[in-house]
Amino acid sequence: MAVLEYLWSNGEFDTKGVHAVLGKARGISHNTIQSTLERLFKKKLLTRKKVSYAYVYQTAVARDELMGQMINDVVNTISKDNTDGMLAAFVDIAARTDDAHLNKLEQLINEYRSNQHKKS
Amino acid sequence: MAVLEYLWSNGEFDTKGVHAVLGKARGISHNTIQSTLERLFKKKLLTRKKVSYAYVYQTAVARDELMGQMINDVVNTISKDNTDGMLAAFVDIAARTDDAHLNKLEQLINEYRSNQHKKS
DNA sequence: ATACAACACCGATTGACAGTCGGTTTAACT
DNA sequence: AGTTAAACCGACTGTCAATCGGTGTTGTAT
Repeated sequence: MAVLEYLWSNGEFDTKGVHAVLGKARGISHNTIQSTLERLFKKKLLTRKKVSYAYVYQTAVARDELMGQMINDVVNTISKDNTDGMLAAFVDIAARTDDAHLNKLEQLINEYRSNQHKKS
Repeated sequence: MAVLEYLWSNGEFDTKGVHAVLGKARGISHNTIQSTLERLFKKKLLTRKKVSYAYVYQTAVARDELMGQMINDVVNTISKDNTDGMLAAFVDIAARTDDAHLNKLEQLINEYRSNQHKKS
């Protein structure tokens, strides 16, 4: 998460660049950062390109996109084929933090519809 | 998940009762079911009471509640205080399976508001 | 009172996976 | 050709779910 966070906020970096900030901050070896980057790459969460002979990494999914995937996973493991419950839970969760969120949610629904309209 | 699913759908049961259905179905020992129940209990996902000298287990959180917790965890680990992204993900997920879900979602929002109104 | 059956409880093992690192190979620059 | 920076591979630890066996405990029937 720290690595992703960093790349989301600061754009693309190579191992050395990430290590210089995150690694040193927590006293971690260069290799550790490197294998973390590689594993995130294997998971398709990062993209990379060779620049000279070092890889430069970049996020492959936006923060919100990843959040969407993860929420989707949760929904699938816990209430697959119970979409009504899922929707109800969404409303609950939205309302729990702040009732104004319901308005926001409604607004997003409408925005989504408009975009669909434009697309077709 | 199978255990939780079963208890959510069928109410309270003791180890034997759960094993009779889930355990036998997948050829699993009584002990396996028992330690699963116990672990879920330790995680506060189940409640239990002694009936005669066996425990009878019961879900401690509703399905939707658990989903809420888990989604909340996701949101917190990935971008605490970015509820907007969360709401957007909700809309995406709802719409992904079936566009009619957006209507349903809107309807649920309104129902929720009515209930709030009655409560106060 | 004792033996048996049903149960809880306590490890133990396996398989994943994240975090961490060291060692080895590869490739560039001087 | 040698030095250095990087990738790559394998390994270890800690955690956690899934699974099981063994042992102790407690009603109950004899």
